[in-house]
Amino acid sequence: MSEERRLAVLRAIVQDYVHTSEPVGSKALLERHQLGVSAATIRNDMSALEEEGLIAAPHTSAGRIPTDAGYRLFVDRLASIKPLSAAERVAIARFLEGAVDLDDVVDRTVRLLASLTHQVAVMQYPSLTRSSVRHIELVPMTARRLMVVLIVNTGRVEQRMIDATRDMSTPEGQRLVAELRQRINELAVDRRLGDAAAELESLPGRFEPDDRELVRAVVGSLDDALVEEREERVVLAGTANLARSGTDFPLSIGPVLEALEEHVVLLKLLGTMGHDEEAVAVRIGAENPHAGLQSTSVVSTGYGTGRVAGLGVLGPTRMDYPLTMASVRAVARYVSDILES
Amino acid sequence: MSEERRLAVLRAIVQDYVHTSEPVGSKALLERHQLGVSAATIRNDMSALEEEGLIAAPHTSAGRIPTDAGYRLFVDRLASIKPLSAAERVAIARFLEGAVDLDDVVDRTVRLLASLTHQVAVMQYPSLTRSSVRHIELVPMTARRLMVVLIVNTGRVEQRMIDATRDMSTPEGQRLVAELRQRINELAVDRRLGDAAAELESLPGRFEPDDRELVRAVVGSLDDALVEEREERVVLAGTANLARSGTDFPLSIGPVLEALEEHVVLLKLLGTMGHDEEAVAVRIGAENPHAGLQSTSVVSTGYGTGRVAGLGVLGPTRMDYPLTMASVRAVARYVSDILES
DNA sequence: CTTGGCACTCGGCATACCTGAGTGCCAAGG
DNA sequence: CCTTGGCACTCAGGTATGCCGAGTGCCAAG
Repeated sequence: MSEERRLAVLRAIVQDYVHTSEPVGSKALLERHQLGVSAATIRNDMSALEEEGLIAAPHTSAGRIPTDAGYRLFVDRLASIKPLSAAERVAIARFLEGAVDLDDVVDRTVRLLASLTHQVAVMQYPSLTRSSVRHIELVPMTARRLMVVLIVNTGRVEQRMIDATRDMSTPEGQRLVAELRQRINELAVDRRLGDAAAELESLPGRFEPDDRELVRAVVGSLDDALVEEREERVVLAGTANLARSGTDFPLSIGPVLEALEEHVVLLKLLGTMGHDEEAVAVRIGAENPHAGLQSTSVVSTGYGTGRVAGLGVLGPTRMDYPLTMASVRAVARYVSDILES
Repeated sequence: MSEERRLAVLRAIVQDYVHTSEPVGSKALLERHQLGVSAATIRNDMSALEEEGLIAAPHTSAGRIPTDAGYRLFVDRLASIKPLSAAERVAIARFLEGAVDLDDVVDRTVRLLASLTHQVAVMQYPSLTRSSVRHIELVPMTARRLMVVLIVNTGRVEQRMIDATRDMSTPEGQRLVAELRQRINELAVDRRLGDAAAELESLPGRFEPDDRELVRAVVGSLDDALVEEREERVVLAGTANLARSGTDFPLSIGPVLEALEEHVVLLKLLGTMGHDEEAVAVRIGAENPHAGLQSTSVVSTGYGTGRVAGLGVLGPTRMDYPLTMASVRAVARYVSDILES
């Protein structure tokens, strides 16, 4: 009973099951794969695999389906990421190059990934831990309302509205705003988001007591925006694909949809996948921390400079891992290219 | 066979069916409602209602369920929008007031509406047809890349990156950018989006031939942003609620999810609901233009100044219309208040 | 270790049957 | 003319039953 053949059997089971979504029996394997042994032998191997917890039978007289551990082993040792065809790659590049701004890049990316994999695509906005302040603009909206706009070097923009304690339509008011704008930019531009917040701390002290309240309000809202900006956002597409893969979810897709709506959950998910290297990370079924996602798998990778932001795909554990991994990797590469250009 | 009683029967059927989600028969009506007549009489009335196409029987020996037309009549003539309780209204106000910026207002609103109605909430970003340019900022990112930022008086911000044909790190380059910034703002600030775009047309001609290409690029991207900004965006929440109301969708929730993902569809939907007045508009089942939404109803209303943007709820035709309408109306009012303050 | 043979299991399908909710209709009563 | 009780009829859905076949496990021989 060679170890090698047993793994070949596991591979065959995974492939068949992914393909047909029905438990696969020894006979079916015999027909669809050239294993060179008889059904009885395969049965023995399957017994052993079941013993090891890699496959399981839904009930006595049925074929076997892979367990989470089975998929895990498949992904780690048996699957090769099949590269996409040239045509597919061209199509990806074409589609992503049409984007007009960052939002559009993100939007197109998730849609693309969803349609490539027929699953739910998830993408974090480019991470900003190492991003810096590009410019800060103060725009008086009315005499007593001021908009603070923070522009980050990655192209993201955050805005806040504040109620001013001073009338800014007067000449002194305008002068104050102008000075504040200049000072703020001197202190913050080109600094990392966290550092900028620290620098701004001292600012109110350098203004006349009468002006300090306004300055404090502005600095406060900037602080807020800087923090918000560090909290990443997430975008998704392809939720309809969940409905398509109907029977794949034991109970209902409800919990999954719920989890998807909690962007915090998704951020945490992507954040803990650990894709520091260039590799594609996979989390299978119960490996997943979130309760609602126990019967789903996540395939993700980092992208962008330093790969600090993540992007990936979420679907039933019964998914075509090689294909999904290839798609995720390819899309991540193209997006990285585009963002860095 | 009084017309009046027949409508009372219809009302009772709708209420019961919404409540139990099971076809309702004459006997059940007799028990749960004080109609003052016997089952046989109710049966006669139900016959008549079926004749009129207001209710239908899923099969011979089952009770009746309302048809789209039945719901329509119910909504138009039989339902009174029951106002929310004081406690509910306080909760709504509290929750919405915690918002820090426009994005947050929108986000909170949809979530709130989804959880109030247990359905899918949809909200258009405040419409900008009558909004105007507040400020335009040009930010050099590198020597040859310039970011154009458009700030609209509603608080929305749109940004575009352009590749400059001239080096902007030189003194002349900086001067050019500064002049361009000033000129653009002179022309565009306080104008409506459409008008601003028109004004900017003439700008390239007023610069030196050498500078025109850059000016044209900037104006072009602004044009783009102005148009984009007029195209509204849409945000939704509560898709998981679709899964909960399982049997309510004849086939699957797939098509519905698909439609929800096509934001263009949703915009069109909200756009064609015609909520000019302060009323709540309802579209029931097949009244709906989009194929994937034939078994859903949409309850929406306008909000904000002039009620040009819409917000609403989407769910199975079997929904609690009075409650939903009340929630939509109440939330719209609070959001309007907040946005106008 | 492999293989063919064989007994065994059990989910799923088809069939049959029964029950009860619900209807439609009718004839009698107000 | 409307209302009402009575009654026959229909039919979806649940339960009981039996059969079939895919699939397994085990064993003895190669």
